[in-house]
Amino acid sequence: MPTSKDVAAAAGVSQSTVSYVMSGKRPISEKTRLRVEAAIEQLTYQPNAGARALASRKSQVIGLVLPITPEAHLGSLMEFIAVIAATARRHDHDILLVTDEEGSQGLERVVGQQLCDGLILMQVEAEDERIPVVRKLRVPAVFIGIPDDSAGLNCIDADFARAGELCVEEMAAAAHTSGVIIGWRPRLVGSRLNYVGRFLGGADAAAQRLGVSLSHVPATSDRGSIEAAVDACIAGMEGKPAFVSPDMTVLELLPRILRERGLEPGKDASVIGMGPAPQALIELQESTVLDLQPRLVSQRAVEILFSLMQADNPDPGGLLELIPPLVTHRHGTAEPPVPVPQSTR
Amino acid sequence: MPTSKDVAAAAGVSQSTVSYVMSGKRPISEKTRLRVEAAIEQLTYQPNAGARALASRKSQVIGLVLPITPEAHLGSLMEFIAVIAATARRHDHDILLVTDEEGSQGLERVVGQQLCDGLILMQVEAEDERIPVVRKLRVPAVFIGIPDDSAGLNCIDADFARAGELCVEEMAAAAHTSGVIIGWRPRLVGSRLNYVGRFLGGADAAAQRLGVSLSHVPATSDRGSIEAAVDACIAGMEGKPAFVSPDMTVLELLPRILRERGLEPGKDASVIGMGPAPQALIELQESTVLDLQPRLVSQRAVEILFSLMQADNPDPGGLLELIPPLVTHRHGTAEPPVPVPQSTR
DNA sequence: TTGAAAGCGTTACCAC
DNA sequence: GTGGTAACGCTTTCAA
Repeated sequence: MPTSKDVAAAAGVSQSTVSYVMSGKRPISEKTRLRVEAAIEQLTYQPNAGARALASRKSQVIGLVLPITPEAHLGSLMEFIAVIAATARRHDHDILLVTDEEGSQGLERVVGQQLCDGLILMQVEAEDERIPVVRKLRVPAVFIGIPDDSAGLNCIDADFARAGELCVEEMAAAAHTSGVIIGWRPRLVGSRLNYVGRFLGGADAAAQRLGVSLSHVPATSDRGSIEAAVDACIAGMEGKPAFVSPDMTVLELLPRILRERGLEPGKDASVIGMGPAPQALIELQESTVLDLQPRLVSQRAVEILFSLMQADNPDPGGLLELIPPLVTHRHGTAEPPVPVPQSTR
Repeated sequence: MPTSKDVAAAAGVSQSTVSYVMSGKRPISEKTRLRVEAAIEQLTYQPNAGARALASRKSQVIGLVLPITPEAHLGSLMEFIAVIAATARRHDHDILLVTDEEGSQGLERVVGQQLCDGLILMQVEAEDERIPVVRKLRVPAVFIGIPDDSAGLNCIDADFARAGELCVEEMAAAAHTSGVIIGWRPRLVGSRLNYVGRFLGGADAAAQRLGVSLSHVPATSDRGSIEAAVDACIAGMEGKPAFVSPDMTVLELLPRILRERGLEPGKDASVIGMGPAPQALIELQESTVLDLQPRLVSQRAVEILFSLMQADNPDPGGLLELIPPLVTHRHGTAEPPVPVPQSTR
């Protein structure tokens, strides 16, 4: 493997000149720049990442912290990861995977070893054990998800309150006067993931405003529990039932569960919900679906992280950004997308 | 951040002793070892990854190369990634994500910059453009998927031929005398992913052996195309139809498509197939499903890579390993798992 | 506009 | 058993 020394020799310049040609951190005469670039090309030189990190104290790597919990919707996770990786590359950074297999020790490790310059944490919970760790580490970090105590942290997420509202609005627009919100998983009920609460809040407010009645029926992620919840709803409702869910897993199962009970979704019952995986939308044609815009959320997460990393400011105040969902697919109609991000605080 | 120099000072030893205590590469007296370990603990010392990589010429990182093609089943991909990351950590290595956004240039980059010591490539195609690149780079690499020309490469995959056989055997056991294999996507038809061909080969052989008739109907990943294929099958078949597919996307859609046509899967029609995402199995209760054992495949991939990296042998012959699938879920019965990996060549 | 040289924090060889 | 020290390949200050 050629080194910058080799390049310097080949171009007849000093090693520092090679470095400056690559970084552009100081003016170089056209003439020598061309010579150096030619040598680089010729030798197919690539700087050694370790040496560069050592000297510059920057690894050009960002750590992506994933919770591999059984209740995660893997397809959605992957969606985020892909966008994050692509965006990072566009900023000339790479992604190091940090699974929470090692728990928050993994965080201390990757930061302690200076393997990465910043962190993105996914699926952040209401009271996330990773939060005190990150606070202590004083490393640039962005949280995807809104913890209960987000003071001083940089958080971004889909706006679930707005999503709840939108779902109920869709419900009302489809002439339902009552509906049921169904489905989140057992470990989430204890407000572990507070997006559920945010969703309910928005939905309830809209229900009150629009004069529709709304009930909540919890379910776990296994099929039996969802079936039981559906049966309870059907029994207790009058008219065409409407099912609303903020949970991708529930949404994926709902249509077939309804069909098994002789209800044709979209005709005998409405299914309204939202999920972060656009790919899954093709499977939910009978439903009205909001796009949680995972691409936007993850892209912004990366961009916020970069602004933090550049500022190099130890404590930049904290930021809370909510991305409004989009009605992407409305059962039985052509879909009119209406983008517009927004941020607060 | 404390350095090994600080540790040395605190423990009253030389820096090299600290290094040797950490690596265990030379005998250290009990006494000094304890002192050094105490100092490490005390200062919460962690070695700097960049410096370590520079000096040892090993980054302790493995590059995971993902194809983010639209036709990938993201949930399955994620499944693999999680296992690979966990296994790598168990060997004291980290995972760097290499999306093929940059194409095979990304490979040249991560290897050239010496960001990683080895590569795992996922979703390897029959004629994969990454193969000549990896060959040239002469870096330890494991392919998940079997390319047409696998000579000298280290490949591992699920045994799709066996899977095809098993599916047909399941079909015959359910008293079908004819069935149809349905669904792979347009870009895959051109033998891009040859697992389809392997699956068909196995299925055909079994069909011949068991005296059942079998036809192939291609479909794309969009719902309309699968529906058309199903309709064609229903029209042309006599008796209870059996649908077999090696494609997770198709399997997920099949049950509801059948129901829309008044066929209750498992009763009026059989759905038999296999997919790499165990999570999805809960959604496929009406089907007979083989587990492609993504956990086993990815675990072995990592282990093979480590043996290559240790050998440090530039050209270790090549290896082809096929993991037999497992009948995990048989419609309407309790499932008797029958494990046993195997390898060839 | 360019070069020389001092680090950056490890590892590993050579002495003792 | 242990310590000194020369790499490792880059960045960046200081001089010119």
